[in-house]
This record gives sequence, C-alpha cells and structure tokens, in this order.
Amino acid sequence: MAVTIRDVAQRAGVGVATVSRVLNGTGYVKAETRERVLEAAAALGYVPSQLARGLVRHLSDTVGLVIPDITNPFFPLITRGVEDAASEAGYTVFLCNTDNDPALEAHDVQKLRERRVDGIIFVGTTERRELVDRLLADGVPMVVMDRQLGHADVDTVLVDNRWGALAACRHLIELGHRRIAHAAGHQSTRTGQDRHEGYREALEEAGIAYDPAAVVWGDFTYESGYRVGQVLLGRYPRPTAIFAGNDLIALGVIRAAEEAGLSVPDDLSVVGFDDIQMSAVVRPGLTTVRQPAREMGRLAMAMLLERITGKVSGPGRRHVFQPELIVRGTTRRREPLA
Amino acid sequence: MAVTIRDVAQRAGVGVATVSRVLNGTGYVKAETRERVLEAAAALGYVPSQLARGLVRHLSDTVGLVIPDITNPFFPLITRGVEDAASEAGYTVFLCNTDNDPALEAHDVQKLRERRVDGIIFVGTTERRELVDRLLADGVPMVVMDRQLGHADVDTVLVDNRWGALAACRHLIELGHRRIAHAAGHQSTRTGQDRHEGYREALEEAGIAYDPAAVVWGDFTYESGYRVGQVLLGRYPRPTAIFAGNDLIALGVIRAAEEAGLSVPDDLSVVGFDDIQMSAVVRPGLTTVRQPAREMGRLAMAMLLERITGKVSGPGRRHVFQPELIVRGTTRRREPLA
DNA sequence: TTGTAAGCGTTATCAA
DNA sequence: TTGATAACGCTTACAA
Repeated sequence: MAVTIRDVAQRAGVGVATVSRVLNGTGYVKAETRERVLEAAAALGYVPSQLARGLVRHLSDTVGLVIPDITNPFFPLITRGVEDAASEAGYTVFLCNTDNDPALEAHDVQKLRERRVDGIIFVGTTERRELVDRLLADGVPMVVMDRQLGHADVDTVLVDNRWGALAACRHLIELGHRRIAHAAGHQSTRTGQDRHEGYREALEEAGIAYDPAAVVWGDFTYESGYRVGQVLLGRYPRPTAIFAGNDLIALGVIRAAEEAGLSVPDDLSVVGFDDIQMSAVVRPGLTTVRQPAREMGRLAMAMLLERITGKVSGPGRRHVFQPELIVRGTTRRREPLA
Repeated sequence: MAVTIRDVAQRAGVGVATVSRVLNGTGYVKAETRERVLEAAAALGYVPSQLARGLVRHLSDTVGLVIPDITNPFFPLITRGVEDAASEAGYTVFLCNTDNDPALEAHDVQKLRERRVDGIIFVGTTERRELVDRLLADGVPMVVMDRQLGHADVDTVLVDNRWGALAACRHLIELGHRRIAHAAGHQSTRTGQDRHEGYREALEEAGIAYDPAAVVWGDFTYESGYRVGQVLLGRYPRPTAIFAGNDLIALGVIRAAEEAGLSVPDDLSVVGFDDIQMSAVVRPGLTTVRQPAREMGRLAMAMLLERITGKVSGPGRRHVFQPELIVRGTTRRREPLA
C-alpha cells in the first residue's frame, strides 16, 4: 500500500509524468520507456490510487445505486443489470438500502455525494422529489428507476405500471371475474399508485363499480400480502380474484387463501407483478406481469453514463418498458354461478 | 460541487484548519466560532470530499463486498447484513459480482484496491487462495465468507456445511431412506465439497455404501438442479431421496421429479440447504438446513471493522455458525417395500 | 518524448 | 483556540 507513482518513476528512471502517461495510455511514450515503466510497476506491485486520481480528475469512476431493499427479489435483478453495465464501463458501484425510509434515502445520497460518485441511480419514494431536484440542480448526473418521481425533469426508466395492471385485470375480467380485489403495494410509491390506477381503469372500462373497500394497501412484501389477503378474503361477498401489487404480495395472498381453505385457482384467481424467479417455481405457477428488471438496470446505467460523459444533456428522458402478461396457473375462468 | 473547505473558511472568516476541526469534531473550537462555521457550511451547501479526506487519512471508510451473484437468493441476505453493519459504522460498500469466475474475482479485487477500500469481504472460489494470500501479505484487512479458502490464515465466517449436510442426510436415513442421491453444487467451491463430505459421512455412519454414481455435480442454480435431477431420477434403481447442494438445486430437482410424474414427498424426499425465502413459500415447504445469512453478513462486517480499526490483530479467526435443520413438507418416511 | 511543478480538497503539525 | 503550511498520490500544463 505504500508504493506510489514516485517509486515507480524512480525505479524506472523516469519522471512521474511519464509513468502516468504509460499507465493511462495518454500522450507519446517511447516503446522502450514504456517497457521499463511497466516492468517497474509490476516489480513493485504498484496499485494506483483512484482516490488521488479522482481528486484531480474530478471523476471517481464510481456510481451509487440506491434501492429500498436488496432482500426483495426484484432488486437483485436490477442491481445485477446496473453492475454489469457499470463494470463493463470501468465503474464500480456503491450499494445502499433505504427500506423506503425518506430519512435514510437522504442520508445515503449525502454519503454518496461526499464519496464523489459520478452519478446516482435512484429507486426512491415519491416524497423524495426535492431530494432529486436538489441533486439535479447541483449537477449530479442521475437516473430514477422503477418509480416515477413527481414530474421531476430527470432521466427515468421504468415499466408502464398502469398498463401492466390494466392488462392483468383485463385478463381477470375476460376470465369472467367481477369481484376483483386489489392487494396493493406501498401507498406512498408512485409504483403502487400507478398499479392501483390500472386496476381501477380496468374495472371502469368493464363497467364494474370501483369499490374502495376492495383495495387494501400494505407494502411490497410477502408478509404484507399474507395479512392483506386475510383481510380481503374475510370480506363478504368474497372476491373471486385478486390483483396483487407485486409477486411477493400475490404469494402471500395465496398463502392466506390456502389457510382459509380456498383453492387457487379454483376458488380464487391471483395475478402478481414483476415475475420474479419464485413465480415460475411455485406450483401452480403465478400468473403475473413481467418486468425486464435486469435490462432495466442495464439501461439505467447506460443512460447514466451518457450523462456522465456529457454525450447527452438537456431535459430528462424517459424510457418506458412495456411489461408482458405471463399467464400461468393461478388464474382460471370463473364459472358463472348456476 | 465546486464549494470547498476554503470557501467555507473564507465565508466564516476563519482558517481551513478550523473548519476541518468543527466538521470533524476534533480539537477545541470556541462555541461561537463553531456556529459561524456550521452556518457558512450550510449556507454554501458544502459537501466535504471523502476523496481528498481519504487521500490524507489513508482511510476511505469504504469496503468491498465480492460475491458470485446477487441474483442468487442467498446473497442478498448476506449483502444486507454486511450493508447494515457497514452503514451503521459510517462505511459505504462497493458491490462486485464475479459469477465464480477466478479472472473476474481477481479483476474486482484489483479495482477495489485501487479504490483504496479499507477492507474486503470475499466470497470466492477455492482457486483464489493466492489472491487472498496476496491481499493478506499486503496488509489489506479482509474476511472470507461462506466458503473456506484452503487453510489461508484469514478471518472466516461460515456455517458448518459438513455438519449441516450430515444432519440433513441423517434425517433422511431416520426416515428410512437408503438410496439417497446427492445433487451437488459447484465442485470447485469448498462449500460444495464440504456438503458432499457430510453426505458421504452420513451414509457411512449408517452403513450405507457410498455410490459415486449417486452424486452428480452442477452449480448452485435452479436450472442446474433441474438437469441434475433429471439425470439422478433416470438412474436405476431410482433414489428414494435426494440431498441437494442448496435450496435452488432442491427446487430444480423437485421440478424434474414432477415432470417425471413423481410426487414429492410421496415418491421422493428432497432436502435443500440455505433456507431462502422461496423454501418457505413453495408447497410443500422445502425441508432444508437453515443458514443465518443475514447475521453472517453482519458478523463478517463486524470482524472486518475490528481488523480495520486495529482492535484485533494476529492470526485469522474463524466463526462457524451452527446450521439448523428445518423440517417441512418435502421429506417423508419411506415405507418399507412390502 | 520526457521532466518539473502546480494544483485537486483535506488533515495534521507547529507556531502563535 | 486558531491559522499557516506541508503533505497525501496523481494528472496535466508548460518547458525542455
């Protein structure tokens, strides 16, 4: 840890600038000199300091990824996509978990700024609008992922949540369901709101009255789905189908149904959102709306890079992925009551 | 991004050293002066540079976490544990995915060293012994997690894989199974080897001959489990139970069994390893060996911190967690053939 | 082609 | 209590 560019220069019998040049491939260097430098560096086990480098370059080649919880199966996919694109471009990523806590979000972002990340990919709560605005105002490149933040003028990559929910509920309606409940996600996230919106829209276009009592909010976890499922299934008349805010919730709902002695899909149809691995593994397979999470992560990082390098500037761009309805085994035709 | 400690000093009408003192809480500063500095910093929106700070302190307050794949449900838990402990201590973590590729492992570690992380938590392949040795020799604090690396003299936190496998197989044996196959993990990981060892040991102590044909290696994925399951179930005589290298593999095996028209646990008992969330969600619930992944992550970070701060020095320590057999629905008594 | 030296933004030493 | 000032390790004009 003690060997610096100076040591390398000395050992190679050249100036530090020359060492810098060969190591960075900038400027002309005689082949023979280059050899000597490389040899010296190798012999000394020289590890250049990106700290020092970053200080002068005003670039750290690092980015920050701020997500709610890596433990929620949806985020590892996004994270992997981001990481893949980042490391291909020579960047390293800082990971921060916020649990959707606005205070933690602010804290993490602050830390990242102190670390002088070149950009931030942010999956945050709706409340964080000012946070993002400030970042933007301060010229920190960033892209907001998965959730839309107000009308902030930022690069955003997400899926059409409203449309996805709409497709999911239409599917249910086509199957003959009328009493469709919604086990909703986190109410303070735009994602949760948009999916709820799609649900509502589907009912409307089918001429089904929207019943506020048929939607129960929670958060995006399995446990929440279980609790909300219990509530919903205790209602009378009982819903014949439930559209869940995401797959974890859907799985929790199914668990609650089972415990209530209900069979899915015979007594209850369930649709999720995301298409995490678990959804394809459980039996029956979960009907859901697929989100290309990994590609979304890649794209977000690619867009961030364009901002960092200045290849792109100007108003925020939006890339909206079209989700895809994946019909598996948890949905089934509702036989008309005799 | 342009405001520096100098600007703050000027605005507060003090020297930079004073600003540094109040911001870091080091040394004496008159209350009134402190106020002025704080005000100036706030007014200017000053964000101290950890790059510059790290350069002089020779500490970056960052750590690197190197894992195979965040997409494998076991690692988010570990990652979260590490992150929790890290952020509590004021550290930020760099995340690297290696896909168990030795070349990538080396590359990522190099990157982390350049970034001057204060320490590294490493989940790598057995082959990387030299890599770890070099790190140690260079005085980079580190702890190896989940997998044991040779007899390298490093802090290590893992679970007793041999014992866990032993417990799993004993369970199967107690249930009356004799033809027990092993859908093994990645052969080049110590983890995979140890679990295989426990499997073998259980058979031996029960007086069951170890049959090399009954163990098939793959990697720690669902797909691998599916493929290996097909192979194993095609054997004659067919095994009545399969011990899988981890939960994902177990789930893949179960899928293969289903497709072969076999019922789990009636025709085949299956036990996994890890106890990821999915294992509790699927029906029937997967019998498995629980690993306290999140706590392991926390502990690893805590141990790393002790090295970084110099609170602990000397030979590598090992913390071996005792795994716990969780019996759920995929294992069942083997009725003696009539 | 290559070397010298001036920063980059902080901390820490030494006086005052 | 506080202020200069010398590092920290590297990049980049500017000269040579």
